[in-house]
Amino acid sequence: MDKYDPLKLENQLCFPLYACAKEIVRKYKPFLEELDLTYTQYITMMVLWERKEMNVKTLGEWLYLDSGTLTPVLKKLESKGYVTRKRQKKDERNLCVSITEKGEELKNSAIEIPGKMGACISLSPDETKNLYELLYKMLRIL
Amino acid sequence: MDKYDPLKLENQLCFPLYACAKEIVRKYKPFLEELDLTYTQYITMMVLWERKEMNVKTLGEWLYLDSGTLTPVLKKLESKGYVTRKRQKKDERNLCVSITEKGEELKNSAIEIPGKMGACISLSPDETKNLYELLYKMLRIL
DNA sequence: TGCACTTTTATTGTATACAATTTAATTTAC
DNA sequence: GTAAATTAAATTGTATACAATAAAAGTGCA
Repeated sequence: MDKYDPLKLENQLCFPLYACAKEIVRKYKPFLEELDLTYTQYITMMVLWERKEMNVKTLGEWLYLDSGTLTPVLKKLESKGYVTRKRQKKDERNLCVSITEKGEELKNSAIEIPGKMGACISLSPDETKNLYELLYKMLRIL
Repeated sequence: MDKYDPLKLENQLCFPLYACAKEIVRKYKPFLEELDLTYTQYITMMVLWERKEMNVKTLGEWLYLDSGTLTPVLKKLESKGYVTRKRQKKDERNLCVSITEKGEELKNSAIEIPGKMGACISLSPDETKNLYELLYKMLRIL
């Protein structure tokens, strides 16, 4: 009868995406625990390792997160001494998040994480590239 | 200098996966709101539309969720009248979750969602198949 | 039988996520 | 030049997620 039922979990594209994302974040956990970072804190630091300084709105655009999520994450990172939070002189509405010296140093401890994670995922380079491009294509559409 | 920095967000496979999953769930939201379901409630119902009855542990294995997440979701679905929760006679440790008549009827309202979502995602059939298979390959590894 | 061990679910505590609202600062319209 | 509109961040409320623990039920073996 219903040989193909669109409402079966296994016929959904969304579900493996959702499950995969969760499982990968879970895989990161032991590596990130060594740095006392959560995944959200980690990707926030990744942006700051690259850009040094950014307001909350732009950070949110990079990370696909809003201020409701970022505000507590940034306060946490500030309390750990990895970032500073200051209102911009030119426009006090903007909160400028800057990486500290201690935040920069954290990068040295994080540098091995991508390699370790790559070993966990173990897709071929072609498959990885393929997946990467499909995901970014989808992100552009969404 | 650092032409290729593994700690750049854009060089990570994990990040587009994480972002894509979130954005897709967000895309579902307006469709699911019409049914007064959250995404987690929706995928739970999808399993029950297919299997009618399942204990929490097996449900968790299908959905990659644990009892800490499922218990409140199932209580909510029970309060809406879509499922019942009963201890199994044979082994009282197991909680048997069963779909109700009202739960079955909900499927008629949900039937159009996958098509609407497919229109939002708009990858080609080949790309969709490709992505689907890469994600399931990865899930098997993880 | 009885007691250690395992299994299943529920609870607790922490950290996201995000919609909706609020607050404060800035810009636009007129 | 000021009121209205817009913008950025923070706050509030709801719903996940998940680790760790607790509680209850079942199993196995001396």
